[in-house]
This record gives sequence, C-alpha cells and structure tokens, in this order.
Amino acid sequence: MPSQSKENYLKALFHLDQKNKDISVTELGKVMEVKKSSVTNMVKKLADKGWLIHERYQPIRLTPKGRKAAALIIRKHRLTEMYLVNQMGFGWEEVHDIAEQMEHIQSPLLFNKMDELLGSPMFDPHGSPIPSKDGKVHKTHYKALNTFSVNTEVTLKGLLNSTVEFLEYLNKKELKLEECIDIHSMEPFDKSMIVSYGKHKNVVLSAKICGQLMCEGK
Amino acid sequence: MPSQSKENYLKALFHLDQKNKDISVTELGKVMEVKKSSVTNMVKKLADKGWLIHERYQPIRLTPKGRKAAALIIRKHRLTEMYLVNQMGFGWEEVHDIAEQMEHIQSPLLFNKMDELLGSPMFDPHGSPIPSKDGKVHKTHYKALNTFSVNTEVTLKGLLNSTVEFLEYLNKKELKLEECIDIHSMEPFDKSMIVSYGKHKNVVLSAKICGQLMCEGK
DNA sequence: TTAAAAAGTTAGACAAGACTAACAAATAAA
DNA sequence: TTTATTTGTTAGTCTTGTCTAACTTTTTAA
Repeated sequence: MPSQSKENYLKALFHLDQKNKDISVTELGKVMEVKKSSVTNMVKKLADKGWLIHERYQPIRLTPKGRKAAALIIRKHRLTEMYLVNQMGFGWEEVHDIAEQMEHIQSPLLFNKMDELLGSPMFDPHGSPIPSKDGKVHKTHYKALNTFSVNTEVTLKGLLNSTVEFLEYLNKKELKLEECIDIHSMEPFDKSMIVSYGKHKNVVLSAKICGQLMCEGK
Repeated sequence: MPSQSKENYLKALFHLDQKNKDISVTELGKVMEVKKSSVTNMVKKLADKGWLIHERYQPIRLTPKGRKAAALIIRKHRLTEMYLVNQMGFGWEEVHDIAEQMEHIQSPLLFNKMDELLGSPMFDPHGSPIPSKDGKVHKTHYKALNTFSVNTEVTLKGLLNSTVEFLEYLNKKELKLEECIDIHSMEPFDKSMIVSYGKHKNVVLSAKICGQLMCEGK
C-alpha cells in the first residue's frame, strides 16, 4: 500500500486530471503545498509505481492504473463523508477534514460496510459522484446556475466548491441539494440573480455564488 | 500532535505500565517490534515531550502527562471498537485492526459523536474499560474463571486476550460477555473446567481458556 | 568474585519526504 | 532574435524513525 503522502499526490493528480488540461509540476506543487523540487522528486516515485508517465520538462499524465488507484481513494473519502452525514448526523460542512484522514484507512471491510449501510450511494453530501468499487467515475452534466436563462426551473445537484465557508453560507440561506430553484431574473450590471426556492422567495444570489451552484434543468 | 509512531509507543507504554512492573527497553522493543536501539532513540524523544522519565540503564516510567496522553489514544481505539460493533454491526473479532488505524485520527468531533451515539459506554466490546475524556481509566476487579471455586455462578465480563483466534473460538462456543456461567467442576489433572451457560450444558473449557475469561462473582 | 549473559547505549547508515540553492530548458516579451 | 521570465531539474541538507555493529553497564551464574 502507498504511503499517505503518495495517496495525497494521487488524489491531487486525479482532481487536476479531471479538469483535463495538462498537469504541470508547478500546479501540482501548488495543490500539494510543496516546492517544485519536492514534486519532481515524488513524481519520479509515482512513475516507478506505474501511476503516471513523465518525461523531463513534459506534462504529467496519469495512467489508467493511477487513475483507478486515485479513484479508489476518492471513493473512500466520499463514502466516509456520506456516512458521517447520513448515519452519524454531521452537517455537510463538518465532514471534509474527518474524511481527509479516514480516506487513508486500509480496510475494505470498513468501506464495504459503509457502502452497504448507505445503500451504495452514487453521490456524496456535496453532490460529487462516488467512484465505483472498480474505480470508475461517472461524469455529471450539471451546469452552473448562472448558465441557465431566466424563467426556468432547475434543481440544485452539486457544488463547485465545498469549503466550510461556502457550506455555512448555504446553511444560512437554507439552500440544500435537490432544492428546486426558480430563476426570476439576472441583474445585467453585476450578474447577480433573483431566485426562489423552498420557502425563500426572491432571494438575491451574487454572481460568485451562482457560479458555484451546479444545477440540472427540468 | 504526536506522530503515529509516537502514539503507538505511548499505547505500548500504557499497556506495560498497567501491569505495573518496571518497563524495560527490551520489553518495549518486543511489543513495538523494533530493535532496542530504536527504542533508546525514541524514548529520548518521548522524554523530551514530557511523557516519560528515563535515566540511562534505568527502567522507563510514564509520567501522569504521558499516562493521560496514552489513555486518550486508547479511548479513541475502544470507542471505535464499540462503535463498529454496536452501530455498524461488525463482529467483535473484526474490529481491532480498523480501530488500530482510527485511533490516530485527530478529530474530537468524531469521537465525541461516537461517544454520544453510544451513550458514553464504559467498556469496549471485549470488556476493556474505555478511559474517560480526561484520561482516567477505571480499574476493573474481574478475576479469571479458573480462580473461582466449583459450584459458583459467575458472569463473563472481560477477556485477557482479544486475538482474532480466541474471539472466533468464543463465537464457536457461543460464549459472550455478560453470559452467566455455572462452574460445575474442575479436573485436577489438567485443570480444565466443566461449566454451563445459556443453552450450553456441561461444556469443557481448557485451563488455557479459563485463564483468559475474566469474570465477576455473584 | 569473577566470567558469561543480558540489557542498554552509541555511532553511523539508510529510506522517505520535505527543503534551499544553483542551474537548465522552455516560453514570453521586447 | 535576443533577453527576461517562468518552469523544471539537480544536488545537497534535514528530520523522522528505522537498522546494524560495536561497545558499555548491569545482572546472573558458575
């Protein structure tokens, strides 16, 4: 089994890979909060394990094997988040740091049990897809709220950003996943939107917020 | 926060300390499965942290601070075991390895939630006491089954040994904690005992087994 | 009470994963 | 196209926690 550090690199690589642009040493270093030289050093080791391919001065490319290994770690992370929220009663803003540690636990038994108790969920509490046991990740097709036109109804399905601050903002607004959102208008000047959902009518959401609420049309 | 390795040393020290004999470098090395020189090296670091006191060639003594730190790790381990068994449906023979990893998780939130969901249990699934939040460990007064006299009734309260093999043996015999055991006789030749409990009548238990079943008299 | 055995320590090496500093290659700008 | 700037690499250092080998102290036994 890989070290925790290697697992964290794999995870970071997975996220960068999903944006499907080239993965650079600098970028990976920023995500991992380490210096570029540390990245070069680690990338060599990950390449030896067959998780990625790298030639000097070239972009880093995850191999299918690396992508799968990464997905399985993400699976543990997201299953844990779902477990903490659905079975233990944590708020969606409380679970990231715990899952960040639990994802390194080596115990198929534990994660299979979580999966079973949860009924094999497809999404985590923030709407991100949970990779399958064989490391497949199904793509979602949601679009940001601000890409929909006025006078349409959409359903909130995911978040582009799951920081504690954003989640606490949504708590304050009582805006949850699966909430049905009515788009009334968009202010041309600042691109803020006026929407209604649940018992909240004519709420103003800034452009920044709207860009992070991933929705599905009707 | 201490490294995982240091936490494991603390745990080992705690267990050796509870047998309240002197703790030696050699012994600690055996428990930790490292060489004596590694122990000497680490002991120096633990002493620097104020968790133990050590003078060259002398026995190792945990400080109250060290004892507390160790107890809080054991608390996480045992709470986790209880959670896995009572809330997730694992068997008592399945939980040790998972708890061994979970005990290193840094999250008061998580363990407080477990404690709450379990109703602040005093014992883990193997009958070992769960240290309190402030690191106090209440001593149990149980005695091995083979120290009781024949024609007495006792209750199984704990185990001196919680290896998978032993637990699976007890599963096979359907012998659980809180089970009421009737002691009928003891064979003088091999010190085996004949007992009854639940729906099992006149069961033979070897001396080895009887020495590990910790009971309370009536 | 002295020799052998066991217990403990020290010194030096190694692997992992980080760092800094100096350098090389690639890209962007003048 | 030549010069800056950014990006990436190399070499060497550091820390943590392990190891082996040699040595010292303490304990046990003859």
